[in-house]
Amino acid sequence: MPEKIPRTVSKRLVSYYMCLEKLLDEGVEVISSEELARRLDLKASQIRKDLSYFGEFGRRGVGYKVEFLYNRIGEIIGVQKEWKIVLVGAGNIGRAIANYAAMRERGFKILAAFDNDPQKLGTEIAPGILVRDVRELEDFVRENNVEIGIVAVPAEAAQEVAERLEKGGIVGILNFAPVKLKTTVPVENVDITASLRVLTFEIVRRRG
Amino acid sequence: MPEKIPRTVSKRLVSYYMCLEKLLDEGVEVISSEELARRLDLKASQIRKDLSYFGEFGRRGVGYKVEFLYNRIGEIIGVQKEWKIVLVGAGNIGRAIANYAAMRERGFKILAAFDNDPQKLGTEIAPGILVRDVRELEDFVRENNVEIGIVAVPAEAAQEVAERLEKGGIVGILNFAPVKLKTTVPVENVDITASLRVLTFEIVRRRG
DNA sequence: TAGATTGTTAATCGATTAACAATC
DNA sequence: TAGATTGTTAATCGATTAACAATC
Repeated sequence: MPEKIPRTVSKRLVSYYMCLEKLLDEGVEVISSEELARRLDLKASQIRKDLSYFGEFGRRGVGYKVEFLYNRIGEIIGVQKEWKIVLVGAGNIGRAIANYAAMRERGFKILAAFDNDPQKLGTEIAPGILVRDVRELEDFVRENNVEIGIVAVPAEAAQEVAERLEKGGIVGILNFAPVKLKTTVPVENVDITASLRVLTFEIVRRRG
Repeated sequence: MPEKIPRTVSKRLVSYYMCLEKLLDEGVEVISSEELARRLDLKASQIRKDLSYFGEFGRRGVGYKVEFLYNRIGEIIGVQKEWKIVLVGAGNIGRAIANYAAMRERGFKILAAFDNDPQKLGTEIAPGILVRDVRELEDFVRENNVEIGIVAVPAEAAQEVAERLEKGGIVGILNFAPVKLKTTVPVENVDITASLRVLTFEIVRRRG
């Protein structure tokens, strides 16, 4: 794998993977970069360039075998294994994530949820997902070799949670709190309010 | 306002706005591009360049008055007014969004929720937010001058919902379904599974 | 073989950054 | 005035796209 892959390429690679998943589902067996580009609203040459970072996956004059490309990209982006996850924050967003079936189906397994609200401790936030005391977080992560932490706590608490996760040995964080976390591990941010603001900005701009 | 603003600039402008909100809260009155850059992990010259698309907001030798800049950026990105919203999909994600206080506090007002599950019709998904029949969606949007639709339905249903919203006269969509919507209005996507995949890709890459 | 489509190079385009004159 | 920091230009960097030889 090449040293540096532009973040834009990472994101597109994931979108290729998801599109191929759909194509596989539709029973499509072979696809050209042109057709894939049409589906994803990209340029065919961009797809071919992106893929060329990682190898040669197609056949000239023919295209790409959907299943083959799907599996290769899956290997590249690290899809093969089950990822062990803890969820921190058993509020509305936490509950929604815990009950999100699509995640489990794709190998993202939430082992436990954590919160500091005594009322919630011991309850099930989703089938099979118990709410534990956030004070146990670090130990739980370490003992269970948890890899990913999902941060769904209020902004004020997020940095501290991230630090506990890191101490426990987590290797990546998905962050729903509207703060920039300072960590050594990679963080992906999902910020609904920010997305809404980007949307409304686009709306007012189009209005002129 | 300039014709074309790169999407990267839009997103940063929103992040400036949110950072200034925090600074205002902290009681900071004046800030330099250097200090702002430090907080947002950017280059100071990038912030100054971004702002220069829209005007001159600072004072040489001094910096930016936080409140003034906050208000100016607010005007630019369209923060002043209340945005009328409908939520389509009263499942886990829909419920989480409906109960997300931070949205209401920032002028994003959800007028109603829509679903096709007869069991849910007439119930309150959140205080004051009633679940209506999705068949009423188009009329409701038109009659109430709803501006934004939040799509929180399964992937298969998302495109049809988007079309109904457009017919009703919506001007922007926030989409949680993992599909690329074909619309004439702007769409912002929030895709949790995709974010997780980008994260795990980054993790496997760092592992070497 | 003729037609199609890849993989890759080189050209283009756009975004970031450094540098500095303007000026508070 | 001296020091600080903006606004803006020009240089750099990186990403996208077109073009085409390779080849199925």
